[in-house]
Amino acid sequence: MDVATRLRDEGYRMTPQRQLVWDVLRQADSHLTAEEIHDRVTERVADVNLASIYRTLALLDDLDLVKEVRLGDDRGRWELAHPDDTFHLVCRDCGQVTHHEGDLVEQVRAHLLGGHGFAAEEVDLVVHGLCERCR
Amino acid sequence: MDVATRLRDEGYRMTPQRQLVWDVLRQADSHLTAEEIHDRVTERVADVNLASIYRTLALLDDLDLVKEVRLGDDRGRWELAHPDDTFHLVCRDCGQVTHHEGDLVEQVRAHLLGGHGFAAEEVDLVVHGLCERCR
DNA sequence: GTATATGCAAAGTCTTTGCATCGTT
DNA sequence: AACGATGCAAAGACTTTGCATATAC
Repeated sequence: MDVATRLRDEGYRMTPQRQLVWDVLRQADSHLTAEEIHDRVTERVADVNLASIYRTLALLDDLDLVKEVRLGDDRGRWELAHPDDTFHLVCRDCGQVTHHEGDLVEQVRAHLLGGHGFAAEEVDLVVHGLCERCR
Repeated sequence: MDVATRLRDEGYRMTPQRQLVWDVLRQADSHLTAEEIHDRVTERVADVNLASIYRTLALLDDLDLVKEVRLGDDRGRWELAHPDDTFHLVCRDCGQVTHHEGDLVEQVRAHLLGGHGFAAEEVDLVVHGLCERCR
């Protein structure tokens, strides 16, 4: 189901602004701040208000279509929602942010539940270091 | 070595304000925001300026005596620096924040290096969920 | 046509900074 | 006495909100 349909199903409207934010995020090579999204949207069409970008992101977040991540620079960054979305490797050299693939999150959950009785719900792992290429 | 000595060794001065911030953090039961530290300091003596709290925290951070953590509520929280300081379990029921004990961070490092060639430097793991008592 | 979304500007929250004064060394 | 630290108020960065206007349905 596409976003337009999803929005309408939930009682919201599809607008050019929302479509643009969504398109930018889908084509993004990295995790973008609201302002970066704003810049990219504005490159394509006449200015869209920053407040509308924030409102759109909040809405898409509510619908679990996008997710905000904090990678340590204290600004919100946004990406499409997906299963591994809370697990980020940030290279301090090239700046690239990769999503972790694999079962590490499951390992962490099992470890915490078994060893500490802690029932993990949201696991947010951000690792800064050097990626394979930059080492 | 105590903080006063450490400060002076690095060319800084010990002041009542700095001592108070340090004392509050040592006695803290949880991870405090700058404002919470300010409140606790102010309970003990006449008002200390919030800006001085921030400046003191920045200084102690530089000296690796305290550390800022982001636990998801988007405000900086502060704790004494210690080996496991980047690994936090936050209970969504009682709000308690516990530090993880054990070798999980090492496991994560090994996993990332072995499977992905990623050399982890700083590992920040924040897990929200239910602690043993609240389950 | 009606209710929702946008633009604009103002306000809000947390944090930092400039500058005169105060206090530690 | 000298230089670093504090208090105060103002500014900064990022994000949210109120309200009139525009627009999707």
